[in-house]
Amino acid sequence: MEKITTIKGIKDILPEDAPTWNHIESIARQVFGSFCFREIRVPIMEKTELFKRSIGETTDIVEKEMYTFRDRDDELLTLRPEATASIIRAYIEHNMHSFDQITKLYTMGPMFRRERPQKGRFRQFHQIDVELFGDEKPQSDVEVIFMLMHFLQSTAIEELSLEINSLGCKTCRPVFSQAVVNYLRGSKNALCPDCQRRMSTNPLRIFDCKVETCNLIIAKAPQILDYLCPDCKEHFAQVKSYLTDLNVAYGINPKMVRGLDYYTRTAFEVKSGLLGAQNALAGGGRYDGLVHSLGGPEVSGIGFAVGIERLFACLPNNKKNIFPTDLFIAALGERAQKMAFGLTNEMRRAGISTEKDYSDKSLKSQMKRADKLNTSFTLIIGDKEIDEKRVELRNMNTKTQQVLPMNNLRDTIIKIIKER
RNA sequence: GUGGGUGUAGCUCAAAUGGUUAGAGUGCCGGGUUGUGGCCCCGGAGGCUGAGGGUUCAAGUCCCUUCACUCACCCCA
Repeated sequence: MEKITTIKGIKDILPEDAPTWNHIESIARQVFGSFCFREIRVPIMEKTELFKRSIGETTDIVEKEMYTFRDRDDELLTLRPEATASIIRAYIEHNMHSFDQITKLYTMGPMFRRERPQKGRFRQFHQIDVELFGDEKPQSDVEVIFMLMHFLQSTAIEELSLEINSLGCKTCRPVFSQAVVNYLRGSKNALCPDCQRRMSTNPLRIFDCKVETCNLIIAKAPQILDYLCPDCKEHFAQVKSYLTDLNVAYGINPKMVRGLDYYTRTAFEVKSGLLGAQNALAGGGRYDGLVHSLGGPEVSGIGFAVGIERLFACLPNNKKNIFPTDLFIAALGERAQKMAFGLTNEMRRAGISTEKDYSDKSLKSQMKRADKLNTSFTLIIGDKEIDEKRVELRNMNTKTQQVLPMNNLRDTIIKIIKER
């Protein structure tokens, strides 16, 4: 029979890794909670229209990376490629702005993009996503960035670098964009084919092209930071100032342009040298017109997403987790098996993690298995012990054994294990 | 969608110029101890060499096709 495998670019999270995932997620909940963000759980499927309107019709994500299908009633549905759109939809749908001017939300879960997989990039991947609505002050940019850095540091990852930029707003960005196109027009033929195409689709993308000749040309191009309008310039200056006040180290990357259409003003990325080509493990920015354009009130927003797989890859010792087991019950003989089966399940009901072997193997085999399961104690029950109304409890770490009376055995063992 | 790399045991990898029955380590199972784990020793199971075709007396090895994985481009977390 041919084996059925996972879909390309989609991976299992194995038992040895699941505890680390849980750990990352619980740190996120704890950190975000202390910044007064609240968890929301949104569906992984939405109407296709939502993503088209938020992310942008002409972005790569919408044009060629979405998992879209026609439902039985002909409605077009899409597996979410990111979470921001869903959160905004929920924010609008449930009129959250009417409860408080400021709404702070986070969510986490799988996202889907049909890309060619590579290191740090998958077709199903997981993000932790944070959004803050209703405040356009630079402090909210900094609150979100500070929280992100604090979260990442709390997971003990190292070699982080924060880069920030300002992308301007709807008044100053088009001016800049046009200036870049004007500058490049003369040397268009010297650009790589990709960049020639970008000149009409997304000229700002040329800034992070990796082809050397493009780099030389773009190096002397106008810089967004010189084109910011007075308001954007002031906003960016304050963001930098507050970051410095909070001792958040950052670099300014005037060439950082983010791929989703909706970003305005502050954009930021956290990179790690441990990741390979896909070196951004978190990214985000401000999106001041987006909520309104999705049918909501005129509120600004800012948020970020952390790639959990990428964060996981940066963790210092992501060694395999071996679960400890409290108790293994080794039984020898028919009467002992029967009694051990009952006792095993009684121990489990008392919250003691307990395992036993149902096949009638040698004591040596059962001990080996107990060892492999990283057991603290092994209880040995044979028919002999039943006759003598006493059992032996072995401490696997100290290699010492004690004899326990059969009556009230359950409570005796619980007491010993809890006192350990 | 485009390019490069790699496919041999559960896992990590060997097998000179094509040449007999494809090996090792590790893991797994069992034994050494008739009822005691890790260390040590011994034994065992486990492979259509990714798949299909071709060249040859002979293919894991050479050629073609295809698939999978992987890295990179594009793009993004």
